[in-house]
Amino acid sequence: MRKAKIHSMEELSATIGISRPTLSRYFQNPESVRASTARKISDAMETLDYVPNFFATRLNRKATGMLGVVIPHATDLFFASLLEQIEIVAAELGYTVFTQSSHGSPEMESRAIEQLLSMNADGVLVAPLGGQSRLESLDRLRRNLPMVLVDSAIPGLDDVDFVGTDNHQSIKMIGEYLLRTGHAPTFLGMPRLNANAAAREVAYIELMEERGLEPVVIRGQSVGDSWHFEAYAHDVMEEHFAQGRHVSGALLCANDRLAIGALRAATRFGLTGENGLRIAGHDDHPLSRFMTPALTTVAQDIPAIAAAALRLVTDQIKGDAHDLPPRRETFATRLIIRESA
Amino acid sequence: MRKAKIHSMEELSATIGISRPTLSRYFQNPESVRASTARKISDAMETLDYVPNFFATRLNRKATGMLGVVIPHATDLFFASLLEQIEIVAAELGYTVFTQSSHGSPEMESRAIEQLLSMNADGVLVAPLGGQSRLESLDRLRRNLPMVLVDSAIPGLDDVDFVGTDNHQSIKMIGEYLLRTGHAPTFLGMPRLNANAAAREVAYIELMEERGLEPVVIRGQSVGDSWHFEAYAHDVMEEHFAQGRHVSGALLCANDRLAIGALRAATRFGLTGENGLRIAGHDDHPLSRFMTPALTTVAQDIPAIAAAALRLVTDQIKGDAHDLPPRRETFATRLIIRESA
DNA sequence: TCCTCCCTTTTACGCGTGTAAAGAAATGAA
DNA sequence: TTCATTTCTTTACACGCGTAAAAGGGAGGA
Repeated sequence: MRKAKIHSMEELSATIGISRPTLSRYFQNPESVRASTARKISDAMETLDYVPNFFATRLNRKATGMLGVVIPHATDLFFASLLEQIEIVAAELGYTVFTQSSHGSPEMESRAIEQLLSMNADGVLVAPLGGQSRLESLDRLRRNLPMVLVDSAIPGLDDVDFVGTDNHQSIKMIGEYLLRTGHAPTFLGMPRLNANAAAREVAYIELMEERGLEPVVIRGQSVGDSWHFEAYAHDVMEEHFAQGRHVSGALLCANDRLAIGALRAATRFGLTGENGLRIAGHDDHPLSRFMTPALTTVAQDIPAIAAAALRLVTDQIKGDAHDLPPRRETFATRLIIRESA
Repeated sequence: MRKAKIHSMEELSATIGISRPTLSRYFQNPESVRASTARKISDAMETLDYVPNFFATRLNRKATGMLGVVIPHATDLFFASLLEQIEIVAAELGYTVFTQSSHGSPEMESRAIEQLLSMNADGVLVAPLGGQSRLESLDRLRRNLPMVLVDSAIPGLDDVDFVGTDNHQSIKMIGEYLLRTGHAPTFLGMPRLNANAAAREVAYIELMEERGLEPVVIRGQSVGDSWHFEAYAHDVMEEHFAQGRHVSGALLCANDRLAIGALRAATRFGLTGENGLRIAGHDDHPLSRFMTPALTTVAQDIPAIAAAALRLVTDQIKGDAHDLPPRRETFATRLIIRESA
């Protein structure tokens, strides 16, 4: 049962009596050799323990078959879900994806970008940290590899393809829903401002002004560069609630993780009952439907975003034309009415 | 501002007038060349756009400096948190980590393992799917690379280092807490049986029998190989509650994601008030404290697990002795009493 | 000024595989 | 059996860099 270990294709060639170039072709595509030969090889492989060296195979190819993905945080289920979709589509296209998480740190993000550059990935999908991202790193990446920004655009880096959600549409949709059902929402923004944070806040303000209403934006102390959205929202809202502010009407949160934190605070203050404070989120976090009350929110079209992102990179890869005008694809969200608002 | 692009070290050598071997040494360790030379190189690099090719650098080295990590699901916050810790520690040790998610599928898990084998990673950390994992794949990996199983052991693959949580301790601790505070818990198990699922159930049964109590285990219809624990638990419990079963006393869930689903079902049936059904989980999921009621649970020591896993692989890597007896490190959990039980 | 020591350059080979070109062998049909 | 065609083998070079050995150069001390 213990198979003999073979370390190189050369060695394999010697032991099974088939020339190395033929083996090379076989491993790239078994059908590129005669059926009888392919059989002979695969039979021999049953007895032997050999895998072509990944590095060596990519070294002398025009394309490495690798796709880099950078996300800000692996522990945010939105990005984890996005990554999952990307990996699935990429696998179908035959790409090996190399994922790097920035862990919320600009240094790590830059390191990740260096990694992908040095690996000569065929293309890169970047969900950037946002405002804290180092522009030079991203710009360098853009100049050297096919690249697509996902989820959040970067002000100042405009000539890059972008795929994300139409924040204007989504905020307007849920905002109008809240208005329609009786309340002008207050807005709870994200602690750190990436492009989405800004865009959603702007969309909210525009909606309110359009209706001749006074926009009210809650912005708490940004505790360091914390990605602990739930805790942030909880603490911010707890302070407000304790002072009797924002205890009724509707609260529109920039994302579900904030909403979950806010919901918790509201519940503790007994604010979420019938005719109580209404809370809405954004993103349709996987756990939102399990909250009490279940969270009303808007769902981003993650599969569509992932598919589009891959379509755009592969276009760049095939076209090899870096001088195309930058494309921008945004997707509409779906309103999900549950109990919280 | 647009830097000239250099494609190889050879080319770099020609343009800045420093020999390639010296450059090679510089990039591996800038202090291995004379200070004046290092300065000369780094000055030149300011103007040029060059990164050593990752594949080429690893090709002719004894160690690749890569660590492979396989997790069952990137969208499970427990594994995402574990991965985060692993990446942080690995980065400190100078390893480049290559993460692959199995997406809950044995085929993907095997593919991931093939990838890591072909990349000749220095070592691999595997959080296996569990019962569905292909033993041949894992066994092949074990024979060829330093490897450590994390989180869940694999029956039939005993001669491998393992790092995880002491399920016996954790279940006993939270079970005794429930008993001490007045209720003999019913147990809600995971739908798919990996080693943890089995171990926790066994621990529960042992605890109950120890006390002379009748163990009651709820096991629902395993809907395919669903990793949607919350939905599974919700549906299973909803059916029970609708029939008036398990509506009081205490429910001990095999993990927090199940508990979240159960909690939701219980709340909808109005079971979670004062003197109502008590629900406890396992793992201290990041959102557990934000549930209503906040979830009582036990916290796994994720940083300790990550650190231990890396210690064990690096030991194997350094020692290069595959014939050490397998080591097994389990960590105790911490009881976290909140509102739900 | 000369010599020693240290760092650098030169030269060369190796890592494991891709790939091209030319000749040899095997296949299939007539 | 013969020929045309496909497929394989042989040979060679390439990818980008690690690394060893020998020779060259510069700085510092006497």
